[in-house]
Amino acid sequence: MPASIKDVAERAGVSIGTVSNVLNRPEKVAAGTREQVLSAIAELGFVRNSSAAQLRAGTSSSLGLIVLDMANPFFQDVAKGVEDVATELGYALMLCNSDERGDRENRHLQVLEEQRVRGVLITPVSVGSDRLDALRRRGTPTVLVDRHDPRVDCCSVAVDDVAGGELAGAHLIGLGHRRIAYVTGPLGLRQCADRLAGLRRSVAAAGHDPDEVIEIVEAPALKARIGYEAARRRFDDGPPVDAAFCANDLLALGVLRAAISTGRRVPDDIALLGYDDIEFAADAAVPLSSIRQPTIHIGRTAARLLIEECDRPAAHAHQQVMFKPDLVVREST
Amino acid sequence: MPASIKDVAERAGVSIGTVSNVLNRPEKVAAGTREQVLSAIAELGFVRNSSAAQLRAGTSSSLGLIVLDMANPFFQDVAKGVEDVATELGYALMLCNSDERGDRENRHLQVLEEQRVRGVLITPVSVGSDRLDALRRRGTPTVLVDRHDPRVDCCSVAVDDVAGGELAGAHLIGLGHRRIAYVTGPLGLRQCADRLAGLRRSVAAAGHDPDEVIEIVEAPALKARIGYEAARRRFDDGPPVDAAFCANDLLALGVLRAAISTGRRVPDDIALLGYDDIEFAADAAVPLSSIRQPTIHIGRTAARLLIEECDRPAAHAHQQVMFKPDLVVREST
DNA sequence: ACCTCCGGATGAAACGTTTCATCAGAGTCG
DNA sequence: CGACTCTGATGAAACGTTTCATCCGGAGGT
Repeated sequence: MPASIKDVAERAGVSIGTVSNVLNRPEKVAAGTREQVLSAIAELGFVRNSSAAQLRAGTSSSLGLIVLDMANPFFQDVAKGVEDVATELGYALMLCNSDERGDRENRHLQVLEEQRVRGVLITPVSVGSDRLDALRRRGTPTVLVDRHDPRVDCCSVAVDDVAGGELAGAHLIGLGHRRIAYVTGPLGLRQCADRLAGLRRSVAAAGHDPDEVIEIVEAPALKARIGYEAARRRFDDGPPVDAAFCANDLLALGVLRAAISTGRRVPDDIALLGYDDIEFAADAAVPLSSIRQPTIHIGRTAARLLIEECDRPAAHAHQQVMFKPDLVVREST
Repeated sequence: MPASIKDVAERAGVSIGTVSNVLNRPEKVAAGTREQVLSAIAELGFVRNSSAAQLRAGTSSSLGLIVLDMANPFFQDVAKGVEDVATELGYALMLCNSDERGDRENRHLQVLEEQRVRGVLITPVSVGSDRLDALRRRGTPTVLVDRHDPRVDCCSVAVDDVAGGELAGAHLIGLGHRRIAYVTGPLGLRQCADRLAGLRRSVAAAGHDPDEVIEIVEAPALKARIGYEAARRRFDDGPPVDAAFCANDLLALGVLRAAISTGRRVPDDIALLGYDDIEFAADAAVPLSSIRQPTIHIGRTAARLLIEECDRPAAHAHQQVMFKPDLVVREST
């Protein structure tokens, strides 16, 4: 139904090859002819059918990005970074959300593969997915985001969570805190465990016994509500702590709410340190100190690595990039 | 390079037509043959090339969704609703983010059109975009999300902002507040203006003079930081107000921060009412009362309307659906 | 024994591009 | 004036599917 290149050719009185040239290498065609073709295109409202183009070309110029959770500010920023670089370098981006569910991840990989995307950026629900391996084996470049593949056969871009924990510990110890609660999600999550490891390391490095100083408060999820509830419970019984380091900002905001609603002053009665530096951290009731991850930068780097591998696979060597986080000090510490 | 349907056919010792049948109408092919073909597919790691399929079919089975801002929880929920319905009904979804920029919107529309998507859901940067009209004229069904087209020639799904303002006004007046600040973004935005109109209407309906009761505090954007700054300025000079109705939750959270940091108690010294009921509203330092929009429902409805129009264009009549928001009372009022 | 019917497999056409070898015509040069 | 070159246009092949008319062989009916 829609106008095809052939219609345009007829209308302009040229061959379809010429129309194709106008579309793809305008400089190769004489100015007069070009004008005619362009106006025919405009009159017919012609839009190139990219299915046909891709079919012929054998590959598309789009990338797929599969994230765990679009509601998570971390991934929003990563996506923004990827998008920037992709459009800048002439690639389209297909954004997919797996919602941490393996079945949805697989379905997305399936359609991306059917579309013959040029490459895939993904934070896999679990490292070592069959479908993902198969994709890579079939020759589609892949970059892991915020994850590492122990078998170094693809690029990955992540942030050093141990270093983040160290940063946090050094900051709190430096401020004189000696009773620190580590409010975390499930320690089964690598991020949570790594941040704890970093915290312990820096406490030890300062000459204190981590087991004395650190108290672990493990909550079932990384959400504000959960942080609030855990903190309320902890405030009710148990000896006081003078600082809390939270595995992410949402937990920290929950703890902040608990502190305010029980009449504690932040940071005088209890210092509060978050992780991620989400946009809202700066605008919390008490602006939150936090560990910032270079999120947009992660996205940009991942996209650049992927496109490099797509454009010149021969010259490409896989890299495992690891960024260092920063400490952002605000009023809560 | 990747295996094609022809390779599968050879391997299984059948014709390509049969392979296609196995893929698309498995019940039409004898069990034995089907098994052979399936195992050939598995052995070769064959993945159908959807470009070729689409080219032949003339149309794809995917929908496009273009939102203004993926960081906005409103659109995240809408997207979730759309995604649910789309996958449920066998459509793939291409998620695009215009970031409120017309050029990006146009580029996204361009690629969606080149991909021959079956239909488009969009919150346009501005109603009446040329490219969008052209798309519709060329026969691609379109549904407006959170917008209305005065020239009723497509479906739209929106929420009644005037009703939301009324709800807010009735609530605050009912609680006895007579000095209400309306903290808003630019009144040029329809949403902000509508909510004000509703507020005025309900104040008037309660027998009070809107100009007496309502004080407009217009801020340049709908962000927490901006809300904080506007509230601090307003607190410093000017007569006290006993309630603030904010055009969205982010502004309200900013006002909350200003209240807390100046020692005001919420809701005793000042009641606070937000709009949108974002997830974080319930977990703010003082859990925020808010006007809730049925966001997932909006997405689901919009997707259903679009797919209905795609599947049976003849039987389809355009509808302008308008949802009513709800009041959610928490501790801030 | 013949005809019909039917489940099931086949082969070719068509979808809209891109690419590439070829061709026509206009200069250029010896 | 004929042999070349250069610019720009042409036509056909190819990409991987889906679809549809056709074909084959065996079962059922007469």
